[in-house]
Amino acid sequence: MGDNKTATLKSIAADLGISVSVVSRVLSGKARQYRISVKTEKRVKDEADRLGFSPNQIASSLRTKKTLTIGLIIPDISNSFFSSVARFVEIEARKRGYSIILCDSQENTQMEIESIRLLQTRSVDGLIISPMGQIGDLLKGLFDGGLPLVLLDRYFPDVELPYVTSDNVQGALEATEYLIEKGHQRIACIQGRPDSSTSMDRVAGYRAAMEKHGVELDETQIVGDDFSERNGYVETKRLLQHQPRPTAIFSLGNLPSFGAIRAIAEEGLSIPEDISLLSFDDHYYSAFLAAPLTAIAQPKKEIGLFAVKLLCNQLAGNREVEGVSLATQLNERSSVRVLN
Amino acid sequence: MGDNKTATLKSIAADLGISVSVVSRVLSGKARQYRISVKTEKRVKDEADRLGFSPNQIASSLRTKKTLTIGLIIPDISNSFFSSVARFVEIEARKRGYSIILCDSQENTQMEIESIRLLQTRSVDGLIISPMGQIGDLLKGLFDGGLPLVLLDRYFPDVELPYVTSDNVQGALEATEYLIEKGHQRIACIQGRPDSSTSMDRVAGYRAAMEKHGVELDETQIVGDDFSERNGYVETKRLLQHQPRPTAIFSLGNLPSFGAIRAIAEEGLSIPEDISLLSFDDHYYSAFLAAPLTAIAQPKKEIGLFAVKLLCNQLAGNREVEGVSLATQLNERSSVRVLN
DNA sequence: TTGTATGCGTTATCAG
DNA sequence: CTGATAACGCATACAA
Repeated sequence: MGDNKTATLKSIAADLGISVSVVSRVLSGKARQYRISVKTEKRVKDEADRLGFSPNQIASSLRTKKTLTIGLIIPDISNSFFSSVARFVEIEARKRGYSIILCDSQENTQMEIESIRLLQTRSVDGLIISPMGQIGDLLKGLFDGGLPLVLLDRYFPDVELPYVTSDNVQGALEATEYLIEKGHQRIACIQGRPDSSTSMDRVAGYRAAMEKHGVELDETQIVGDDFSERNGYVETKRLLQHQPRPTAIFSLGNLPSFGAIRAIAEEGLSIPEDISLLSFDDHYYSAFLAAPLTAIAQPKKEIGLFAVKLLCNQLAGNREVEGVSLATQLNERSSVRVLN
Repeated sequence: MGDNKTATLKSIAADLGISVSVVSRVLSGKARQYRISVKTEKRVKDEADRLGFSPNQIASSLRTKKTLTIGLIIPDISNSFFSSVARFVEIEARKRGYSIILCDSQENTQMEIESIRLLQTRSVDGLIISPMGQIGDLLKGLFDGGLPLVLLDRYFPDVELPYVTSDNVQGALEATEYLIEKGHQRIACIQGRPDSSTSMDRVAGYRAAMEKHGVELDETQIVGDDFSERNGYVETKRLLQHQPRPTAIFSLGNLPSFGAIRAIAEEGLSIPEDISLLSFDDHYYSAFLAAPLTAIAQPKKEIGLFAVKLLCNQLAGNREVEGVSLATQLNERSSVRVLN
């Protein structure tokens, strides 16, 4: 109902016996600017309404070279951290007139690169990407070539590109200090991909806290290589087999934390009686777990909003490279035991 | 590096001193069809590679009226059910050559309608939508107007439109039967939006099981009106205040289940000792909760894949309306107590 | 205040 | 086997 053959500027112009340019001007809100007569303006608008006219964004894009579209590349959209961030990215982007083309890179560098190509083919105006692989140079090339871009969650220490992340160093430092204050000394750390800034910075925070408080750091207690549940499980199993056991585990991602919980349960141990656990990245449901999980919460909403904001700055012509780290928050629950 | 001015068919044609048509044919894989000489074909391809040519999808879309784009409208992408489904939608769509434009309708009918308009403006080839509001007629109009469409998770009983959901009736029936088998008779049911097929069908399954087993159904035990955590919380509180209490609660969504857990804990009661809980919609972390949650798992992956499949059927010209309900699975854990 | 003409990059028709 | 040429729907420089 409404559009039989889909109205176009041309068809409206024909109906009204006027030129396309006038119709175009009115319907793209430039009536004032071109001093179109109020009467014509009204005629055009009425006719457009009557036909349920909706401008063809494709045609407009071809002409203006702007698609009002942002590419969003995420390693795993079903991961609650990313889906929350993505939500706010979408909401904020739409508020600013942009649509999101979503690509799930499936934690796979190849897919990631293909996604970038795909989005280029689709002429996105800008790109927000949470990179998995070592594609800093590729991205830098695109950025320098004029593609507005912002990294999400991860960045490349040796490549200057706009990014927005949690303050991973500070967050991990606070987490570790918290454990130390509770009397823990043998604190194991299950890291994620060692080549990701996310993991590196969190480990750095962990190290900094240990050093700051003069706690001896046993390098064999920094384990793992991946943000998966499996990694958390395997490494926790291993940690539990060596005596003396750590009294606390600091797990650097929500998935590894689950792996740790599973492993600890399987060994017949309890949190926090037998071993304490603290997780980087908090969840809605952390509070409901068998051992309500003390965790570092990331500012997902702010991360999403900021990513869009930084991108829009670039879209507006501002080419200065800006990186942002947003403050985390320690949510204390009861997975950490107070020693002595 | 690579593309200075971005190569086009025209520029390649000029470089090679041949016509755009030939270049177009070669680069869109129609060399054979048009019997282009192998030599020219090679020249064109080499030049395209050299310039890092990538076809302008926008221009192509304008000409062909196909954008190779699917609109995906979701009430809340940060909800784990939807983010999982969305993931598989994206993966499957991409496999078939389509990109996803994501809209989060924020559980808001107005936003939902705006999203539809927006996606039309963007000329998506088809639409996958999990509708919140009563927009069956609107969607039916679009569908009849030729827009390929599939409903996700919810459908409209009185409007014939393709859809894919879990088998909510059967799933709820099994869940309720499970509770009955465990000796429960006073089983409360916390529903979602009463105007959603999702909630209605689950309630229908609940009723069917009660009737089938001759268990008296107290209508005051069917409560709630929303899939939110808050609703689960409020209604559980209320349920717990009236004596005799239900011995079990069947919560029809993952968020209400959390609300129920919170309310039960607040009342100083335990699951399943004091009251049993069974949730429709399962989670990765259900197993780790204080009371590992017995739940009906939905086939998220299959739902996503099927939605894309149904849409692509339509895209391929098949206009028959097909609805699909996919089997759920009861994951038994330990939130349901065996009575006597 | 309005109209004309051109082009964005492709595809497709029609003619060699 | 190849090449003109028109058209998709819109935006805009230039005229009037």
